[in-house]
Amino acid sequence: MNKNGLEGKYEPGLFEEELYKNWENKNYFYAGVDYKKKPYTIVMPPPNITGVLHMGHAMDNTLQDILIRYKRLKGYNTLWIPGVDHAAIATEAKIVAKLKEQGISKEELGREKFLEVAWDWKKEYGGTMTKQLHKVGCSCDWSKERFTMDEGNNEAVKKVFVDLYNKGLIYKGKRMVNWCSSCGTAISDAEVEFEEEEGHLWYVNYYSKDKSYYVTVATTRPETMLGDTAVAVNPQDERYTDLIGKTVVLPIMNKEIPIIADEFVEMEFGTGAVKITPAHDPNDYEAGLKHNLEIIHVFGDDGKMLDLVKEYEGMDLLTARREIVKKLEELGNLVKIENYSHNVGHCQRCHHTIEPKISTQWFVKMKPLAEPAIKVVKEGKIKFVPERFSKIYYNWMENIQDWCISRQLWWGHRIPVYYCDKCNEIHVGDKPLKCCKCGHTSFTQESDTLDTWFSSALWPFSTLGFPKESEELKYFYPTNTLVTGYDIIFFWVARMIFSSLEHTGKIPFDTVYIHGLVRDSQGRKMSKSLGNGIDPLKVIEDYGCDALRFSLVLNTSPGNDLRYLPEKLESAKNFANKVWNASKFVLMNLPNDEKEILTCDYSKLAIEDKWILSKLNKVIKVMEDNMEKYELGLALEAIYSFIWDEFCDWYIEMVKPRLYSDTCLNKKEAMYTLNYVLKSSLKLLHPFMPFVSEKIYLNLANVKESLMKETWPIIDPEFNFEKEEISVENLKQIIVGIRNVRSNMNIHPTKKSDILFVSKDKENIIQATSFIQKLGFGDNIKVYDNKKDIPLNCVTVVAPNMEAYIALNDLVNKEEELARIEREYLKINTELLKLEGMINNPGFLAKAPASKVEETKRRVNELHDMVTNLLTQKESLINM
RNA sequence: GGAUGCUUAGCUCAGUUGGUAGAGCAUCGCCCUUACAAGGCGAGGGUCGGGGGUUCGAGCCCCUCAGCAUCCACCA
Repeated sequence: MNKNGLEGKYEPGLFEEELYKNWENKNYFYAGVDYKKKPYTIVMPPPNITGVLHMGHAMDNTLQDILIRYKRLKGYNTLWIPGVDHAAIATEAKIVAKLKEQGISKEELGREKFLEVAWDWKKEYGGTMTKQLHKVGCSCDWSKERFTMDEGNNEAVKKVFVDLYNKGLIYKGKRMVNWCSSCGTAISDAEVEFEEEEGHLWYVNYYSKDKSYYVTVATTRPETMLGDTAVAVNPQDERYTDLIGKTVVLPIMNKEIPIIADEFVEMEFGTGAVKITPAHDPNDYEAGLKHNLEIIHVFGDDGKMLDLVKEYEGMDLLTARREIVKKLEELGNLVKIENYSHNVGHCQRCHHTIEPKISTQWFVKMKPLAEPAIKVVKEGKIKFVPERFSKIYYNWMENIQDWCISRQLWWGHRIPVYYCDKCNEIHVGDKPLKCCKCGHTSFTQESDTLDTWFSSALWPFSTLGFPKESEELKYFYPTNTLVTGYDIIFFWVARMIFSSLEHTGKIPFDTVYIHGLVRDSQGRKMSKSLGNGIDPLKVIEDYGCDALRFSLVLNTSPGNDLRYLPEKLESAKNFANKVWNASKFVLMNLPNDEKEILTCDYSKLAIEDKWILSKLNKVIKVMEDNMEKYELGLALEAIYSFIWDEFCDWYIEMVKPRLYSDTCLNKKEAMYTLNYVLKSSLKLLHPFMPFVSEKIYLNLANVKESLMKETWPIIDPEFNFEKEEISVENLKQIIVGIRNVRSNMNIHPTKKSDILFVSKDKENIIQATSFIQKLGFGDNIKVYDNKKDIPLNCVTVVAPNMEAYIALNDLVNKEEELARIEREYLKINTELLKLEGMINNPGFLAKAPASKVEETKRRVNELHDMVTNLLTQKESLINM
């Protein structure tokens, strides 16, 4: 490889894979326990391997990778705990569907065989999927295979389950749960998504036995009426006072049910009378318990009608609804149908309608777990970034219901509970040898598995070895940062917090960094059904991983959603290209042996060198400050603008004359500075654009080791050159002014002109002659002490503490120049007037901080001089 | 019903102790200048959603109104 220069054009996709493999081979991603260094640990969200790789993964991985690379450069011993999760419900559904294609049901296959199939599938599909994650910028160590569902995590899950059970925090009971008949399992409250749906409100008359009175009930689910065991009214409702305690006949079923009074009934809604179906509605269930009503199931676990009425048996609910409405109409009970839109719950995984259903399930008592989890956030032991997300967390935690953790699935951690085959006694934990109650020796394990989030909640410590007291657990736990989208706070973040506190007595991490969601170009959530999802791998193919990462961070703020726009990728790629080309230029102009320019004579540094070195110090500071605050967008903006606007657009152009000159006395200092600034910039950029920065870095002379092994650039106090910085900024302003004038006057770049300065900053301007000539299209550069030596027919450009006169003799059009000066004058004078207003304001002088007053006064003087110069020039032009 | 966020240039968005409004893209000129046309140089474009208030000073703090978005809860 040619060590002295980058070959060819920048083309993403050609070198990323190789670099990644190199990092992996050298084991850069795994820190291991190193007591000498401070640890930094990040926990990665489970990537839901059953779906395709999506933008959410790209987002999570990018932000985590940026943080961890930054910390590595900062000298931390970093560990990234990867998430290989199982997405139990979706995985099972997928396997079942695959089996169905082959004409096999999972029951036919049997549990053991089913799990084998699932494992094979997971290894193949999930394995390839997770390995792709590095392409979206995931520099974590996938080789540590500790994180599989059944193996590594199993001991932890068992231990936790047993502990919770022994503390009385896990119980088995009959309760109203969210039932997904498509998945055939109960799901937790958090897994239900409500959507507004157009439906109907059916009004049905329930008559008394002798038809002397009736009540009209309104319902959105008429099919559940078969299981009605009462009608409820509000005790305050005068319309029904007389009827309370009487009975009506349930149509179709022809059985008498009581009219009861309960406060929960809203008089204003519908008719003020509600049918009570305790088996299939949470409120009705409560009412049923209170009033001792019978619980009658209308449909079964498969979502099909039971045999309450023979002709409806086995029907799905919607068909049954139609039939029952028809029947009610025939019987003359149906009064009217109204259109009505209401929220209907859907299964988060399969999107099937959720039916509330009474069922026996396992639950975790949440109140005792939630309290300490709220406390650690309130006390600031765990910090949400941005802070506002802690409110969402409190809101959920404070109103939390018991957590239904059992799932009627096979793919998952099987609940570690054994029932004695003889007396049905419950044994929690390992399979016992002998029943503690009756002495019997055969047992059946609970068939339910655990909610996928039950094991995910243990991630931060189970992956580090818990329940064993491993070295890693001792060193890396509690972890530091969790990065995830706000959509996952309830499912995972909250549950990790209370689980960690309960089982380890420690917080799982100290910072939860929440990011927004990536939306499509129209601001819609990316979803399968809309078909607007973007495949990050495709994006990487087109623009490169660096560009993808860049576009996910630049101009974004923590916690806010961002849009996927191809233009962003385009400009990100252009930036990578810019860095590439600038580096190519620098390498072309540096000696083959870096040792020649590793040091230089600081006293010979030119002002432009001092300027860029001083600017570099400032960028490092800005980046550090923002990285520490998780303001990645602002940090990236700083290095982006430094590289492109300062280094490429100005510094490189400024030093070109010195590099091309054979007689330049401080050429070495230019090379030193170029090399130093480029190297530092690559380090600063590396967390955000790891591939292009590494590729360039490895091409630098004398570089043998990866950027990943480098250290973050230091802020060198020797490079703080305040005065030179100001001088160069002023010169830049003059040069921009000159370009502006020339652009207005349509002067071709090949035409040069003399530039005459009037300034006290003589020494610096003389020093800068070479770049003023180049960038300002200058011929002779002269500096005068006062204006009297300046010819009249010059164009004026003003900056603080310096004014420049461009000798464009024949080209100057008096009228146009006057107009230009007027425009310039107006611009500067507007600011001047405003600032003068400030310093003439007694309130400002009295109350504003002294430094602010001082600064304003200084600026007023500068502007005043500039305005005066412009006016003088105007005068002389008029008199010309 | 409860909560949170958003409203800034044509578009997408930054703007962090309150101190002269920023970027990218788009637009309009000029330039193939030996790193880069995926570029360079220059320019135009904003009463920071409306209305009050606090302050010497408000895009930023407070109140209020409007529109949009999201989350939680309820909905017979």
